[in-house]
Amino acid sequence: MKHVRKHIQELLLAAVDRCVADGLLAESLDQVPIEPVKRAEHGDFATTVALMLAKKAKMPPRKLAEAIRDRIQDDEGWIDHLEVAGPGFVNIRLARDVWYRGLGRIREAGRDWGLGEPKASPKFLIEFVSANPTGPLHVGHGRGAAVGDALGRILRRAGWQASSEYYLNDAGRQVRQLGQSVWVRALEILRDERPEQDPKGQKFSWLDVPAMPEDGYQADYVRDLARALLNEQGIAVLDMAPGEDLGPVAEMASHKMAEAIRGTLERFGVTFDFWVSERSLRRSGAIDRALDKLQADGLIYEKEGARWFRSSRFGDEKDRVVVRKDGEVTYFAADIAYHMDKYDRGFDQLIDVWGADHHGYVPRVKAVVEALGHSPDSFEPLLVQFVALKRGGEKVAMGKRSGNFVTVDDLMDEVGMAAMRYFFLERRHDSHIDFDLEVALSQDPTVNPAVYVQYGHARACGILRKAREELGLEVPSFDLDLVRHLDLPQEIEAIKQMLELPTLVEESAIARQPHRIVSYLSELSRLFQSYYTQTKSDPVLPPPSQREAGLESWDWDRTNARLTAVAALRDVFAICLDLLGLPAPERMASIETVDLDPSSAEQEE
RNA sequence: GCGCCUGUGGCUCAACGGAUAGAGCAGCGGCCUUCUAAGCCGCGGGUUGCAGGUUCGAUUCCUGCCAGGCGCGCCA
Repeated sequence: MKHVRKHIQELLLAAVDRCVADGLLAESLDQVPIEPVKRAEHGDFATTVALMLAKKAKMPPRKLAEAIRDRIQDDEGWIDHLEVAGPGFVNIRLARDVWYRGLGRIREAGRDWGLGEPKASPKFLIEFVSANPTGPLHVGHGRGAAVGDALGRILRRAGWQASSEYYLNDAGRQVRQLGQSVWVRALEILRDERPEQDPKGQKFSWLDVPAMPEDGYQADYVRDLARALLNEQGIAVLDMAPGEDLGPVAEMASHKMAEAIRGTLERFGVTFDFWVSERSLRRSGAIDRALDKLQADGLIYEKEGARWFRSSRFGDEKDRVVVRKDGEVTYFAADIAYHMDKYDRGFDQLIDVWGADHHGYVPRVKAVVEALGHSPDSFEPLLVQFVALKRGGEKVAMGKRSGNFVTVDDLMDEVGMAAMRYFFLERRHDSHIDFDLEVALSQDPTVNPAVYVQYGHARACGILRKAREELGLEVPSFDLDLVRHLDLPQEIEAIKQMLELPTLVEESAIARQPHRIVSYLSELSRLFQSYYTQTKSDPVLPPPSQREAGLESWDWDRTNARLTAVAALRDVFAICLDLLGLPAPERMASIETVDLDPSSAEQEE
């Protein structure tokens, strides 16, 4: 059986062609637009094709709609009813069997439902997080991680090849700054812990311990890194001096931070296909080669002792320095080499997930892409807006300066990865979000939608488990006659929605919008939960009271039909949860009943 | 000053250029002899920031204002 949508589109296209043959239209279309209809009385699908073509045809839209309607040939009996409505819509109501057959396709596909046709190109490389290894990930990075990871999952399900990558900025000024900070802290620890002895005597005095630089890293993890340094080097740190000597310290510290970041991301359910190190990029000579190439094309010049890239030639507002006066290459120069390398490795569609504060950086990278001879459209920066934390209604103060910025690990400790990912993905990436800790912390599905959607999956599993364990019923293999017993409106609606999954996945992938999956999942969960509660007097499985009274009169066909539908729902829930990187629990852990009344807490004291 | 993003019920946000702009929270009122009430049903609530334009049709596209956020380094 063909895709429902595609089949309807083909019928409509044939009708449009007949209009052409009959001289009503000058030319046909590649594709006829159809969309699911919002209001039930309008049927299942509607096409606006008559509205679009009315002008060209020099006909009133409704007239043209009628002409198209009259030329639809539905030999296989898919369509139940056609009507022209409103300004010129052709509304289409499908025969019930279309949905029943559709359910068969879903069951047949199982966990593969929604997989798109494999697409050979373009090959995507999604770069995300890429936080400097100078400190732990904060909440903003968490959102980027959730978005980048989900986008990769969605693209892959839609049929594309998509790899994920973390670019490690483990070279440059900030990493040196980290090394410096760690070294200073290490000296302070030595001084504070054994002030009575000055181990190097005249060669070194505690008075020589330098002050922490103004823009140094002050937070607590620097102290941990300093301890690690002391464990490795002991008092040899006393012999080090700012400058080249601190290279190994910076390297050690950034390496340790990178490992910590990797650990955080793993906890968060995010693993990368590739980690690319800026340091190794520098050491490999890739930057020189990249600059040479641009130089050969006349796109690099010298001015005031520095070397500049002519990004203004490609729409940037000014040229940018790639080699500083002091001879060091800039971060931008490394990024040129890095993006060139991405193309060289065979990727032809680059998605970079950046914090919104990097938007000013976009034109110069676009310029690089163009200078390298690639389409500017092959580079897509995805700017992720900031996350504001709230507790109840109150904003939680964040800021690196105050030192109390919230890390991904902190937040995971408090609310768990599932809630974080859900709320990071719930909104479009370009909208600011308020993350309410109070909501995220709740285990109550009526309060916390992240729990609610997982509960939908758990509930479907619960029914199937109960059927198996208590009644010995397995999910029956698909049988068209059997599923015709599904006649409740919610049952038909659920099948319709499940049939939309492939379209949804593809649209979500093309639009780079994971939040559409969240909306869909949330809506389908609501439908299922509502169905579940509303059919309590007429449940899928015979209730205990019925079992005692005897099961001779029980409608087993109906039960089996519903088990088929529930199994399909379970799969669709699991697929969507997986696309978002959320766990799909088979049962919900029982909630701890916490007494939130403060007066009773006092009584316990 | 220039550039990017965002303005939609009390709050947080949806809506390939489509029909009467939808959800969730919060508020109010109901529903358990039951596969998890860890749930469901109903009600009220809107000049889609403002003004123009394009279109058969604009929350969506264009222009100008207003408001908020963020950028505008030989930092990364």
